[in-house]
Amino acid sequence: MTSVSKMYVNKSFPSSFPWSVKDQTVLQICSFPVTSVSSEQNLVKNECLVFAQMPKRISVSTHYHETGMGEKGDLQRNVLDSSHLISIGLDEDEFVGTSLIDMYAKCGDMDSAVVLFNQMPRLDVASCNCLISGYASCGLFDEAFSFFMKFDSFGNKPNPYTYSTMLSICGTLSVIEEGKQLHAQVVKMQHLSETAVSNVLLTMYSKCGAMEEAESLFNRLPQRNLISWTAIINGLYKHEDFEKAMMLFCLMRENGIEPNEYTFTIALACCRSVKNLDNGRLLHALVIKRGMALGEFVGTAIIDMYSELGQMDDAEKHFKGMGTLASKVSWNALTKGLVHNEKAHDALDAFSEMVRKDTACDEFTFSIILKACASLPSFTSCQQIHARVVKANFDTNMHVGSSLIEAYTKCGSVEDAERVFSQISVPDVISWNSVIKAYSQNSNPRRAISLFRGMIDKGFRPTGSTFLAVLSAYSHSGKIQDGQEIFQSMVREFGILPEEAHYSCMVDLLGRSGQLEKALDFINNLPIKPTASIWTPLLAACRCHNNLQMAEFVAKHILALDQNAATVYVTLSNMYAEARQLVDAENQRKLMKLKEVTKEPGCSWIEVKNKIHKFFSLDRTHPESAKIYNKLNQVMIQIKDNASANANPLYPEEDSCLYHSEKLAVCFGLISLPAGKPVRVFKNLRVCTDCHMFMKFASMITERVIVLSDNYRFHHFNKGCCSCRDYW
DNA sequence: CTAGGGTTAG
Repeated sequence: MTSVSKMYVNKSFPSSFPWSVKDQTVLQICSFPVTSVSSEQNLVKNECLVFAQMPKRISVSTHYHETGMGEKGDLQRNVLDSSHLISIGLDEDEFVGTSLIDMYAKCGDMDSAVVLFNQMPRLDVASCNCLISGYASCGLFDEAFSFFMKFDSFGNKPNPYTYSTMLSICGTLSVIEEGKQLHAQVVKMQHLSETAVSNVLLTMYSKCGAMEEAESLFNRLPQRNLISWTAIINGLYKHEDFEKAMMLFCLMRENGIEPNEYTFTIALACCRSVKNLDNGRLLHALVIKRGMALGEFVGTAIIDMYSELGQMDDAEKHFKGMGTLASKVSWNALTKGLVHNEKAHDALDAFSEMVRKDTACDEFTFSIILKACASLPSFTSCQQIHARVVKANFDTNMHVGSSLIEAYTKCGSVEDAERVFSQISVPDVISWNSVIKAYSQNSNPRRAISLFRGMIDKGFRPTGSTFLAVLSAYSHSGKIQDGQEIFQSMVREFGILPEEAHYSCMVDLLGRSGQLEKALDFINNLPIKPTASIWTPLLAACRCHNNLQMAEFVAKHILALDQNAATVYVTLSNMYAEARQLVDAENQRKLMKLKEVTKEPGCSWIEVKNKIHKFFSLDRTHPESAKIYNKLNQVMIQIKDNASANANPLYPEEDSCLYHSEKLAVCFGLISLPAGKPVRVFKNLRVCTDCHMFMKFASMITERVIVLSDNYRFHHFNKGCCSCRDYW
């Protein structure tokens, strides 16, 4: 019960509580005069009543009133004092007693509920049902089952209410065998005509993944109401059968059943999932007409629908329209939309606004906002949010934990990532994947592999993503044999079907180590048609190992699949230039212009300078952006002045700055890496000793952590392998 | 007095 006390003090509700009370209502209830609070015990009991549902409160008080023990104006005060109820013997009233049992059960105090239950002079079905549903809402499912088994011993037969609760438990636990047995009993007892029972049967089957059963039951039902339709539509939605769900939604309306908020919420989610903006707008219009558009659930579903379909303006407009009706879920949906639509800074702003407005943050909030930190990436924001996470006791949550790991990984801080991992109370596969990826992407493939072993030892079943991280680790550590073995075992031992990304990882593994022919063989023998992203690592390998002939061959394949593959033109042009085939090199450049291929960002002197400027003026999270900008500017000028030795053989005049701006672009990549875009500069990065030193220097003056991305070859600091030779 | 359907995350 102390938890209820705490809850009361903090005025916030744990989401696990089985009913929802709006904050205003709570405040309203809490403001009732509580005069008889003397002992801790009373306080706790009073809280129980405060937190009980309104209707029940009224019904208890009504009984109280009807016995003539209180004046109408005094009702609230009386009802707040349950010990008083007991002292006047009302707890022996069958109905009041049952209400009290139910109240304690719903408050999570099963001990008190059981005590009261045992004190009841006469036990009817309802009291038993209250106890069962109490067990269910407290997650004590075994207790609920064993109580159900000895139902007879209390002289009662299970009624439709009992079956509803039991079936609901089966759905939650996803135990279909027990569910089917109960179904049989329900049929035998002729309770199927109770729509509440048949509805929970529908839900049970769909939660157990048995959609055929659910659908055929639905078709056979003698009576269907709105809830039956909603249950089946939701089942289809949850099983990603969106088209059918929408079809039933329409059918329902044709059958003259008017959807309510629940149904509209699911329908909107369906439109989002099938990316049908027209239907989404149609539904939006329908809910406006019915005055439901600003409701908590429907409103949030609308925000989510628009933001998922890239209509952030509509989403934000709707969010503003919701005003104070926006719940934390609405905030989360909006923030998620901003992050997904590459507006990470706006997302951070929204988050600050949310905090400023005192909206409670939950684990979803943190998960989402950490994604924004990761996409910038901004180490300072990361740390700030992390502090809030710890303060709000979410650092043990696996979702938040994994998000933190991802964010720290993007900021290059593996140490922080692993520290976060050790804090997660119950890590799951995805948490493991994240921490393995952290090491595999940040230059410690050995640690990644040992973590992978640890994960298997602990009995976790690796997923496709796990193998992606592990394969990449093997590729970077040059362990071809091990990599090939793990790829085999992924298929044979773990039965995971390799996807495109796995194949390109394998090509990278072989090609990177110089086994170009083997890599080509591998591609030619794939069970699927090779895609551009499977060919591309081979091109990078050709560049690295100076095989112009194969590069030309690979380039053809890539261009046939993706005409706009800028990397093909750039790589070929550079390779030709080095082979002193200047005409060919120039042709590649012309081709690129002709096809209007968008050049990769971060290339020329001006571009880099502008980008750095833009980044630092945007990154409001960095306390010393101006100072750093100036320092960087000085370095750039210095380099420009000293850089005549390494001219581009193709364009000796534009040369030195281009050459060194490439280095700066590299640095810039690790200084800022704005969402999605200049990461390319950084991808396929091969770093020579010079550049490595430069990167260290840049990271020092900017006081930022070095981010080593995907293809960073930390152990190959030979000049010949470096990206700084690519003159874009 | 007791039962049935909804939105957001790694």
